[in-house]
Amino acid sequence: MAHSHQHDLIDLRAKLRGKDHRITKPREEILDLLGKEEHPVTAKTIHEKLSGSCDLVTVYRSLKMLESMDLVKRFDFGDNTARFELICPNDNGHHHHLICKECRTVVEIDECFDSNLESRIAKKHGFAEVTHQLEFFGLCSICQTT
Amino acid sequence: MAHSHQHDLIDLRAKLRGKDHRITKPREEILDLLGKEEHPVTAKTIHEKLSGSCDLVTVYRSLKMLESMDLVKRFDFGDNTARFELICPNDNGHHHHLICKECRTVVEIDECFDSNLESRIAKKHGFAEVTHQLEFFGLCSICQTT
DNA sequence: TGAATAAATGAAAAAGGCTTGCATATAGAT
DNA sequence: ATCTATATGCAAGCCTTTTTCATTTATTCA
Repeated sequence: MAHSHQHDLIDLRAKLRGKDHRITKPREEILDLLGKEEHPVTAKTIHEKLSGSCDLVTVYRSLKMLESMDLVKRFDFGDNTARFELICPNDNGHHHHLICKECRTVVEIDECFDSNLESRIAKKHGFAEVTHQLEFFGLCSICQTT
Repeated sequence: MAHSHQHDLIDLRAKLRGKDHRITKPREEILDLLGKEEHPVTAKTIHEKLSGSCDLVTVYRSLKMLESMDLVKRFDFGDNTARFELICPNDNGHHHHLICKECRTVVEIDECFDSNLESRIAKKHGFAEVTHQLEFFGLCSICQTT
């Protein structure tokens, strides 16, 4: 689902204010682009889609910064390449993916396990601020037949 | 929990037989070492612990091969470095970890969510052979106070 | 036991993702 | 408009992982 650039910018300005962080063209463009993506994208993909409007290094730096501000979330699809997604206010950035091992098709999953599991695990081992990373892998309907 | 080297070797020979795959010293050593590890280890760590008894490239190649034979499982703890663990017949290689974001301490987790969730997701999107990767991240009791 | 041969290894090099250092450019404050 | 701290571009580098190719080794079979 696409997001409103307007809304993001308001969010961004609000969040950056007083943090000695600036709203720059690359950051706006990256947020704008992420708002249009349906699935997590790599830094390289972002750079390509921005067609050299800024350096790849700036993409990495911006993503790291946006991640630290909780505007963007990092995902790992098991191919040694980080993917990033705009945090959507609806699900608070918490959702998972189903990825085809063969063709790498990605499906968004809104379901998750009962949160009791997480708190039980946290308590049992004395951990705090426990979160999780969960991704599903399988063969999509097309790749099953091939 | 440590595993029996003997058992692994029997397993290995059985699995490799007829696949045009050979039992070599590096592969034996790597399996042996993995059998003694409590947590997933990186290729680099394996290479260091084998103290140059074989090349790092061979470690990577062996791990990839052992993974493809379902003797070893790959994990991702979110630091751009793959970690490997011997698949234990008990849990069929299926278990998760709780990792401290601060000190990187690892705790093995035997609990998991109800398998219905997975089959429901598979069915809903027409996927087959669905598995999942699940890791928990948080602050361990020591790092909470620091 | 001793070739034959297919697969595995080592060494060097390279690929790929990501980070760092430093000079320059720019956002935001005054 | 100016000033200052922050961000950017570029080059270089780091780290993990892969590739290439010549050499070595495990297994087969005579």
